Amino acid sequence: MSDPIKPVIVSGSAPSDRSVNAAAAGDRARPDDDLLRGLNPPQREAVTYRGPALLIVAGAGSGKTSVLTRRIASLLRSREAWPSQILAITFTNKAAGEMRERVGQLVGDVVRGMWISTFHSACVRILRREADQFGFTKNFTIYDSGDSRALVKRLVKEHEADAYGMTPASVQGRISKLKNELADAESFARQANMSDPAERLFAAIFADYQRALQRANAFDFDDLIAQTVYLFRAFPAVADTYRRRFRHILVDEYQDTNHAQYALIHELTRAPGSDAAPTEHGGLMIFDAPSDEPGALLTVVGDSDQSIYAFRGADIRNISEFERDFPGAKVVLLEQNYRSTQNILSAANAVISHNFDRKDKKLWTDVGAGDAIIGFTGYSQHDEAQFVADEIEALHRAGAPYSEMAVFYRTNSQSRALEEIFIRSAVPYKIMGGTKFYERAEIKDAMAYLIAVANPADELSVRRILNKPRRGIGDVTETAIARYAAEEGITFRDALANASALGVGPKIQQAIAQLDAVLAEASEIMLPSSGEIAPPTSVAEGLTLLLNKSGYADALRRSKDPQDEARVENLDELVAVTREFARNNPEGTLLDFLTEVALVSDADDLDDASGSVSLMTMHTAKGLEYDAVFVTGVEEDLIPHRISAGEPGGPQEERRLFYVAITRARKRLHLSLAMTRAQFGEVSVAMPSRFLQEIPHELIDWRQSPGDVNSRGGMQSRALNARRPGGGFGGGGSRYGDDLVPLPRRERPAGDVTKFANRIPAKIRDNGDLELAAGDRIRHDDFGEGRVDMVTGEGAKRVAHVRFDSAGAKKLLIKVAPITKL
DNA sequence: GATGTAGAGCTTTTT
DNA sequence: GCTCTACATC
Repeated sequence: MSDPIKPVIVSGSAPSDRSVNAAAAGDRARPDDDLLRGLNPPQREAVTYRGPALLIVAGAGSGKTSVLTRRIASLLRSREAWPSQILAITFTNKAAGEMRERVGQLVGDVVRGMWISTFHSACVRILRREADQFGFTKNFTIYDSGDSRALVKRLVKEHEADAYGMTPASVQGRISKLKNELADAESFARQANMSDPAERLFAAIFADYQRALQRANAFDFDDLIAQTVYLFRAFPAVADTYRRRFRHILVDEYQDTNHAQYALIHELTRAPGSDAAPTEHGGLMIFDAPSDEPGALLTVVGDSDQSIYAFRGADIRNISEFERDFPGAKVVLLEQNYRSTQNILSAANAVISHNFDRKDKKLWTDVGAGDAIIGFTGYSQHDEAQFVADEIEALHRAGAPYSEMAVFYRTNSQSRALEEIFIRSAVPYKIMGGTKFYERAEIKDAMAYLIAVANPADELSVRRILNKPRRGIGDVTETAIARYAAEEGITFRDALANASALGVGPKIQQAIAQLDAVLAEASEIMLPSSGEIAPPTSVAEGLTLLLNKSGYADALRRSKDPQDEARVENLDELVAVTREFARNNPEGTLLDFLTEVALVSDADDLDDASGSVSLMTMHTAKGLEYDAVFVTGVEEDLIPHRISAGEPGGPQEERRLFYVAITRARKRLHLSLAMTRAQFGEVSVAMPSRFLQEIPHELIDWRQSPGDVNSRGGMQSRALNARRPGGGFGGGGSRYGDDLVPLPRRERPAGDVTKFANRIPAKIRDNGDLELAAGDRIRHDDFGEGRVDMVTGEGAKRVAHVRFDSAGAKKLLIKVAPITKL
């Protein structure tokens, strides 16, 4: 990993000014007692300390959100700050929403005046306001990673860069890294080794990419931050307005900030007017921007043990060198954990202590040891999933709500096996951030229609909808339009208005004219040319009009492809989202809607009230907590992930990731793995993760240890060919079965295990309207015969509660379970 | 220009 | 095992 350039800390921050102000502020600070109630001494200090810079080192579960929200409330109550002077930055929209709500509970309605948002949302707000200053307009589009990948892909192809082994993904990743370090195409070209043709090619692609964004009036995710920094540096007067405005800046998850974000914070905390000082005129000060105003007061919260985003440019040094960056900064350490039991914390401490090069920090609690950590080794990923499902059901029967349980995995692909078993076992679940709603093709199409209206310069979006639905506009016509636009010096979008000049057939001319008319009509609804303000419902109206009059909706409805039915439903859902948006944002414009969609990930809108078990990656889990946590796939090559092995600091980051995962658990922690795992269509043997060995064994109660599964000499390969039907495999079948009998505390009967490995059909079956009633006997492919105790639920969600003769009680979704009535 | 089929490549994590 | 792409065919 390349070393990001460490920024020069601006001396203009006038530390003396700051401390004067801090002392004054300290005298005034007398927060109400209720804000400090229930806090331990370090937490109190973190709320009440006043000074230019404060670092709160907050271990997992140490109540940092509580501290942060009370600190904000205390600033307001003591009249040290107006709401509008506060900028609080979090990493995810969900965290921002949560903080807004909790601050609101403390201070009431004035919370509306504060900026509590993610880095990206804050930057969008600034950029929309200032866009005209530097060659953009305020209706710019935000490209998500899919959009920018599409663009990169086209450029890689145009430049034939694949000949040098460049893939769209690698180019995209490299551009993103450079932007996170505030390098642009020019600065890259200056320092690159241009005698290397591959480097020259990359520089050209980078430059083209940036030009394409500019032409499309668009920013990618990384630009949102980097361009804001450039804006501040290029226009000190603009920067000063924000420096004057924000007097208190608070940053959560500081360990995950990258260089660009770090620079942004530094720009914002400089004293207003300080840019003017070091001009070539030396001492000539600009007096309408006096620098006696100090820079904003900075509070950062973080935990270097939870830094898990180095792979995308997060620089751990931002937090580890905070004291050097801000001389005189105060550091407060929060080590008491209010979330987990001591057993869980001991395991977490043991694991993380294997990372050298960290400040020693030990979480502790006074709630007691709690339950042992439960370990389980499955024969296959499905076996493991079945354990998780069974355990969840057992906990649920014992009174634990589903919403208080979560299952974590390292890679998204691991969710499939869990899902399959959960569906069959009728465990209600919800996947966080899996296949995202807004990444579905039909949703992207619909969004492209909206973007084509909002930002006609965005060629990518216009091209996307050109032939969706099919209008007979292919490559040839598309190129003709592009050529015409270039000749006339107009945009691709405007070229559509002149279909007859393109030299294409009459039928196609008509199709183009029709598309142009629909876009124009929708534009009139959502962005009236008369200048009046469109009502918030106009987005829903405009979207409906676009989908109907373009023929898009009709094409799907007419289609015979069964998937298209679901697509129509998804589009209805999108229209519902626009209505919901109108309700929540009475002043919301089309632009506001597009911004929200671009920046809000699916993980953000999770509501825990839904009564489902949450499934997510370990990364998504950060910042969340659950009573019961299942960490699955605790295997070598998965956690730590194989790819991380080659990267400097990789294995350590993986350890922190594992640490984050286990510290999410309040009461119960389950660690599970599988001996074999199918990936790529191939089954391979998995090894227990090294992190398991780092946990003292007395903390883990193994229901089935790796040794139990592995010690029957050479048996693992048997599990691989477990597909054989009922013992017809020489002596192996019965021997295998015999061996299984003495397994401790396993409900599953002998022989059953052999059937489990990878026997799950890829397609979900459909039993149609199979009628079951209490008393019926059924046969299940895996669990054998059993009797139905009762049936609950309705329609497709009817659930049979079955008592199996040998496998015990199970709940099965009747529609999809592999069962037959006897 | 649309549609169907074979083959390659893929899987780290996300605002 | 699945999805996207390229290519062939209509």
